[in-house]
Parts: sequence; structure tokens; C-alpha cells
Amino acid sequence: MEPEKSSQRYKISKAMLERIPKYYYYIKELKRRGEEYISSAEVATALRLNAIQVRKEFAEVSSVAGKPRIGFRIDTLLKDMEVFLGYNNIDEVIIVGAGRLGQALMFYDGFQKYGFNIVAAFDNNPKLFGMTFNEKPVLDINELPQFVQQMNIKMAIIALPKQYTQEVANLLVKSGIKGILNFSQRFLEVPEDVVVQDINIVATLAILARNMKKRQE
Amino acid sequence: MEPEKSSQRYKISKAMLERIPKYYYYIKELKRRGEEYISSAEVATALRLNAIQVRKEFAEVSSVAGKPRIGFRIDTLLKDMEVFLGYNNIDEVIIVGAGRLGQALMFYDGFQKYGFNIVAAFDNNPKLFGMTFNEKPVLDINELPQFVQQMNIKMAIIALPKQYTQEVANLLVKSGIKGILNFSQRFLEVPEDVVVQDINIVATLAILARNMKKRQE
DNA sequence: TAGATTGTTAATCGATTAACAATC
DNA sequence: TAGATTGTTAATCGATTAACAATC
Repeated sequence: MEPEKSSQRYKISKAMLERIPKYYYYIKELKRRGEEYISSAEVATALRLNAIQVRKEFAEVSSVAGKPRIGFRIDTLLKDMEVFLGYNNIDEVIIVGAGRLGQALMFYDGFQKYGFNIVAAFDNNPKLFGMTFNEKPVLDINELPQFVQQMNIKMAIIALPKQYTQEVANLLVKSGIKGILNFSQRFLEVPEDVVVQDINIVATLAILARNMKKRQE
Repeated sequence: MEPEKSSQRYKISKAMLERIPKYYYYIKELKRRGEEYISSAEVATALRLNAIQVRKEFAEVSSVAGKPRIGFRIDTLLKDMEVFLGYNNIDEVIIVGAGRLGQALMFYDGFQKYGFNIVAAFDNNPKLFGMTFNEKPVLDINELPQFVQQMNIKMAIIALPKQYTQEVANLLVKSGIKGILNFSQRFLEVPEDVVVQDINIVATLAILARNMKKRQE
């Protein structure tokens, strides 16, 4: 019954939450090209989205009203989107699995840029212990619980495409992790207060294939 | 005006297309545990989804009606979902970028299992030419156009998190690629008949962080 | 048999799109 | 100024949820 006045109490739909990054990375590209202003209409055309939808969501996200005939100042709009997406909050993240995927993630630039700090990777392979990739150490997975608790880390990436993923998820939960980004193709069972976000590469490829067929018709 | 009778002319919504894999991988796990039957209600509970929605989508996907009190035969249901998701179609895919991410993808099991055949990776680093990862060769990116045309390949994965991605996308399009899975954080500009599917790891982490905050309230 | 679970039609809810006045 | 583009209210469309009879 209370009037919702706290900072971010939109009715942000999941669909919108996925569109904002698309706007963001497109506008980022424009900035790189030296553009200073962008209209919602142009973004809609470039991204093949409905103009009214883009307009509405720009209005929702932007701290400054757009100007007719000119549009939105790119710098301001990017900053507003960063706030919206939470790219300013600094979150510490660990990676479980220091194989090829884990290593790729440690070298992935962009985490730091957008407020995610990869602090360490964990593995059960002793040969990897003590190694660093992009200055991030690989530690013994047995040290994970203590590490996570001491540093009060809440987010983890599971980069073990093979197996043991449920076992690892259990360990993470027990250690206090509240959010898991899961690259494995396995379903993870977690308590209600833990959030899992899946990145399923194969399923995404399948969706791509399907969209290609649809396009052909 | 024609009655839509061709094989798959559902009104498959994007949301549904993303839920089916979740059902699939969860049921796969049950199969591993030795279960033989599953009811839509149980899936809904386990995945914290609306029971009616799951029921409706099972009915849509399944080739065989579920049985009251028993549910669906897991083997049959999994096969039906594989058909729905196109896991049976065999598609050949190339990877551009044979760095850590590209290598991780070459070793990623699951592609083959679900109908995707990674045939080769391309890079511009001569040191990598001729090397193989998981029996997949790394070739000179200059050979890409001929290779793609000769083998009539339609799908490519861009695994270059850094840059050159637009340049690479242009090359892919010119060579005849019609679907691109894009791991870079860059916006890709492509012609209308080419489909791009983004996997943006940072944006996905940001969504996870947001969902965690929402859960806390 | 009794009742859990199904498939499906109808009602609701929310997101997308249309329309239009305001304005730089 | 004229008109491109904005913000916003209303209309439409589609997806989710409710309700319920059918049935193993």
C-alpha cells in the first residue's frame, strides 16, 4: 500500500532488462565513432526494434529528458544505463574451475570495467595451485569456504562444463554464495535464497539456428 | 490466409523458447537419477515456475499425451524436446578466434551431443596454424572465405572478446555465414538476412546481481 | 474407486504498439 | 518557423494464470 518511492522500483520486465544492454553496447559503439547525440528513433532502426518501445525505455532509464530534434546526449545516457544495469556497484566474484574456460574468464576484460572484480579461481588440480592468470591466483578448492567467508563474497561463476557441478554448487551455497553464474549444461538445485543464472551455450546456438530458419522463410 | 499446417508453426514465444531448455536439462538430471516418469507439476515446483504454464508447454511439445496421475515418460519427453529445440538437425559451425575462449569452446563437449559439429577454428596468429584442439584444426583466417563457401557453412562463433569483431563479422557475412553467436561485448552490424545472437557474460552477471538484490528484499 | 494430473477454454494481466499533443 | 523527436495516455495484442471437465 505504500507509495513506491525507493530509488529503483520500476516494473522492470525481464525483457526490458535484456534490451538495455543491447542499447548500451550499440550506443557505446557510436561514442567510439565520435557521435555526441543519439535519438531513440535511430537506435530503434539500427537494432530493428520498435521505435515507441525504445523511446519509452530511454525515457524510463534516462535522468535527463531527451530533446526533440536532437535526442539524448550519449555520455549522459551511457552513464544512466550504467546506473540502471548496476555497472557501478563493485562486486567481487570467484570462479570455480581453472581450466580453459576459467582461464578465458580470468583474462576476459570487461569484468573490471563494469564493476566485477574477479578475485580468484578455485580448482582441484594441484598442478594449478599457485599459478596466476592475468594476476588472478588459482587456489585449492578446499580453501574456498574459508576464503569466501572471510572476504564475504557473494557471487561465483561455475566454469566446469563437465561434471561435479551440483557438488560444487552445494559447496558454494554452504560457504555463503548467493548468486551463481552457471556455464555448465547441468541443472543446479539450490535453496530458495540463492539465485542461479544459466549461460547455456548449446541452447543459445540452438535458438540461433532456429532464428536462422525463421528468417529464411 | 492458409491454414498453417507445416511441421512447426506454433506461436513459439521467445520466453517459451528459453524455458524449454530449462525443462530439458532438469528432466535430463532426473533421467540420470533413474526416474522414468515426470509430471508437469513436479517440474514446475522444482523450477519454481507456474504449474499451468509448464503443463501447457509440455502439452505443446510432447508427441504423446501425458497420463493423469503418472505424467510423462521421461525418455519420450526428452526426445520430443530435442526435436523441438532442433538438437537433431546437424549443423556445422566454425569458431573465429583460437585463444583461450576459442580453445575452451573446441573442448566443450555438448556441441556434438546436440547436433553441432565444430569443424575448425580460425585465427590470425601464425603460431596457432596447424595446431589442433580436441581434433579441431586452427586455420589461417585468410582461408576462411574459401573454407566456408566450399563446405557451405552457415554458422559461426565469434570468440574474440577484444576487438576486430566488426571486421570479422564483415568477413563472415561476405563469406556466406547467416548466423553468428557473438561472445564479444561489441554491437555487430550485419545485413538483414543475417542473425546475431549475443552471449554477453558481463551483462548476464549484472542481471544476476540485480536478481540477487531483488531476492534479498 | 478416489483423486492426482491431464488438456483446454476463458479470464486476467502485463507488455507492446498506436496516437497525439508538447517542444526544441 | 517547420518539423523531427520527445513523453505519455489509451488501445491492442499476446502471454500468463484461472477454472474445470476428462481420465488413468
